[in-house]
Amino acid sequence: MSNMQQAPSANAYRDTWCGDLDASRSGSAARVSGWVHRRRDHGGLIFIDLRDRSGLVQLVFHPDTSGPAFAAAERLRSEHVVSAFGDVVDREPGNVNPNLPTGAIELAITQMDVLAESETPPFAIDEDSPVDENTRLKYRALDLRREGMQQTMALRHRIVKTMRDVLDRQDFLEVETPILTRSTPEGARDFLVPSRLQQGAWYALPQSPQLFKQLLMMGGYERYFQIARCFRDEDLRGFRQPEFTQLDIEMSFVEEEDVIAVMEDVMSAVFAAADFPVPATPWPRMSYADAMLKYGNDKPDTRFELHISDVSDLLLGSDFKVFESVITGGGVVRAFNAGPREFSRSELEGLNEVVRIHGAKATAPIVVGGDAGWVGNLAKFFSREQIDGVNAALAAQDGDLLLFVADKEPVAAAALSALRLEIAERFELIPDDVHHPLWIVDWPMFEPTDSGFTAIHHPFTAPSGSFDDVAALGSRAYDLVLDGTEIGGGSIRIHTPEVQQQVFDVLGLDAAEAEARFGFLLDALRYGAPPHGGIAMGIDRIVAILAGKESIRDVIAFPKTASGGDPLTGAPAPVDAGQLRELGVKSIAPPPAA
RNA sequence: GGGGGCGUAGCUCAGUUGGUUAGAGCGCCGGCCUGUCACGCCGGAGGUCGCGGGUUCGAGUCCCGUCGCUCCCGCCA
Repeated sequence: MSNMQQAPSANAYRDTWCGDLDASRSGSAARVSGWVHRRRDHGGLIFIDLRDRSGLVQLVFHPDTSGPAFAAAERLRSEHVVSAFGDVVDREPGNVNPNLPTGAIELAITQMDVLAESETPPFAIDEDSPVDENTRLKYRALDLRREGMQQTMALRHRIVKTMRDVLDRQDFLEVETPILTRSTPEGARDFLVPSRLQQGAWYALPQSPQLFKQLLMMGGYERYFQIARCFRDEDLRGFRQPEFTQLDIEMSFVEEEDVIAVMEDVMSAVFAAADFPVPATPWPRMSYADAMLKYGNDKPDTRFELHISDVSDLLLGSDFKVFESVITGGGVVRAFNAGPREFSRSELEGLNEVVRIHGAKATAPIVVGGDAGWVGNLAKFFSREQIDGVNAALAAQDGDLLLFVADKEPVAAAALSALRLEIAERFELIPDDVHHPLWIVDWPMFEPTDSGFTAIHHPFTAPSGSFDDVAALGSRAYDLVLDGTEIGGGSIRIHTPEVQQQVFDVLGLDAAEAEARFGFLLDALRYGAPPHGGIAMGIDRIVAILAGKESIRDVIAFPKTASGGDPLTGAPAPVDAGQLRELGVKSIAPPPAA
């Protein structure tokens, strides 16, 4: 009945959880401890809702039977901590509270100890009133008392425990890897820690245990996992914190299918642990190219349709100069069918704002229908064949709104991706009671940059295909997407030094440089590395999605704000000059104002 | 680094075109109350309108700056 699986062992403070009391206990005595949730003082009769992690129970204080506890109860206030003893009694039928799990009984108190008093809390410990997040973080100990937070943290515990249990049953070993490690300045910015014993040298906090888990494979551990804290010194978002937790996995003598199968086992158990229906396995897969074309991004939300189509070829040779110049200039025209939507002029202008954020100039809205096939003044620029062709490609019916973006391919994709989400949110097309896992596969290995190439996943991902055409090289990577959020990513890794050096070469890392930076990995590769691969899952994101939270701050007990600060402790904060001296570190920035 | 939103009582918010003494609900404090369960009734206290500067006879309101929170772009191998 309560949140607890078993009764507490009786001691001086309690012999039962508040939430465990019910009619089966009536006639017996009970001792409970907890916080004063609410006080209802009727003068001659006082009710206290007492709260512990299991729930609430009503204490009743009667002037004739409660003794000195009655006077003490008059002085109780919200969040005082008490231990109370009394008789479990059935409530009169008219006094039963059907909204409270313990509402059939109450505890008639005969003795009470006030263990601690509370100042008036800055906000109510209930779910009824929203409270500014900064205030919640500043008084996190109070915020964590709220039922919703306790449920979320309990869900997080169940999810992590489920992950451990499933992997344990499949012979995975949990191994810890260093938090103080070496900076490998590719990818995200590192958090750095100065060394006192070797002044001028620095540790870095790990962005992930990537290289260590590969070394564990080379160490013969076969199947490794870790609930790993990772650190990235980049700007924050609702789903990004500077420190976050991954389920990190690596396996030897495996291919893509093996890792994916293990992860579907783990995540299926996670869905079940969170009381959601388990999506039937195997889970759908989509190529990176398909995702970018049909959804405009690499993490499609497939809970709703609105597929994007490339209509460049269909519209080539029209009199509409905007489209024509984009197509002949190497760009694309893409569109999706938003369905029968009515938009005012200002609402359509709002859609332009959405695409401008992503660098597109505008979206061209076209309504299907009329003699020409399209309503409005754009129709005259296109042939009947072009209009019919596009209508067919987009499965357009009379009255449907088609949204077009013409631009360079990455811009058009990003703009339409944002438009698609905007339409879905505005017209509430996203079902919130289903979860859609989706594997993204067939990734490219490299991405061209101004000065060469960069690895799309990381430089230890195994390539697929030939190095003869580096730009076209694929990688053996896979991402897991849930409801439009990337929740995990992994790959089969490089397990020979030759291939590893080939990749380093493409990235512009010559042998000497590679040796200096990743010598420890190359060494291990030279002494017999098994084919291996793995995956890392974002636990904060998984919990947030399954808990229905907009931000991972709501599923982390002590998170940071968007500027990387912690309103609770005041971190980050200046340190003593003496501490800096010991470290051989000189600050060039003035300390922040207090 | 860039763009948007927000900042008024402990909490959540209102505050008109710049105009008298800045309001509400909840909470808090005091009083009354023996069946409430978001108890009720009566009374009361509580404000650096984030901070600094400016415009003005007059600023919560307009302008500039700044700080904090937040969403987004960039960034996040």
